[in-house]
Amino acid sequence: MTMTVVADALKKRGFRVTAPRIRIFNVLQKASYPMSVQEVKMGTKGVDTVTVYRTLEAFKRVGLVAQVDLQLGRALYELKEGKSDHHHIVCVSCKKIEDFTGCDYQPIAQQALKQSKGFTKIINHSLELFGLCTLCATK
Amino acid sequence: MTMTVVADALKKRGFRVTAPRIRIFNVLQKASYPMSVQEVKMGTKGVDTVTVYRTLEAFKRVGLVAQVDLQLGRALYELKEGKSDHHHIVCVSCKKIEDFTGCDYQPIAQQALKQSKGFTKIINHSLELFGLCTLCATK
DNA sequence: ATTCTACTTGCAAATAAATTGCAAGTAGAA
DNA sequence: TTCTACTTGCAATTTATTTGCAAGTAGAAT
Repeated sequence: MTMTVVADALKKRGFRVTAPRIRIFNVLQKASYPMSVQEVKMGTKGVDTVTVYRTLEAFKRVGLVAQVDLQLGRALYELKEGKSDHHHIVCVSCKKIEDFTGCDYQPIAQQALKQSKGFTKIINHSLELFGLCTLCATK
Repeated sequence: MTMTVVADALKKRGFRVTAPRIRIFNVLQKASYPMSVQEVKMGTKGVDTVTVYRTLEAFKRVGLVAQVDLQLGRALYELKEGKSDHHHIVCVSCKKIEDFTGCDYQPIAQQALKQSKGFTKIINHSLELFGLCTLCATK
């Protein structure tokens, strides 16, 4: 994902392109795993925590970022790469996180909409697996 | 799900069957949607908030309850009915929640395990859809 | 039924997460 | 360069969740 894409995505939705937002974007870009607000703040140093919250929320609305809930007591965030959407497996014991791909969610969404009385549009989805990593399983 | 199932599930794991736990179970049993800790507390009145937290955690460990994250800033909990597992569609605007069934997650889990280097066992999964309800979509 | 011990509970207090108000700063259109 | 609406940082709140501990109790053992 290029810087221009970010700037355009923001502007298109009426958001401004600012230094803190660019810095936060860069931190997310480097991450190999979804980050917490605190982690993002650490990575940017100088940007206030509140700004991180607000920026991640803005990125989320704009569709640049996905919120990930892994039952860790806090929300995590990661860039939505244009490519195939991936999801996570989390070890319920040591909290190790791994990615996996291959969620064909379109048919599920279609089926859900067909069943639904009150919804007509799906914007996004979350899918997470919880398990025991090989290490923790042997204990 | 019967009371006996609850008692057995708890005992089997070394948990005791107590009045607060039974009351909390009953509240969850009546609910038609996943409940927050506060809502459960409201429904039981007399049971301390901390006890609700600890009990829900225990139920979760025992496999009686599922934690549901709908990006609402707090965790929700609902009984895992023995029957087909269901998931939720949430309106990102008004937070309306609806259920849907038909998540065939086994093949996904299998595929994830096949890809994985560090995991060999999946315990459970979460799948939530986020969209706009018909009402909010027209605004 | 009584005893005993480990598991539970409630209360208070501490952490941590997320939100809100507001004055000062600034992106970007004019 | 100007001007205005969007942003930011700071302080203060609110809300969620966790921890410590003494008193209470389920359930196994007697």
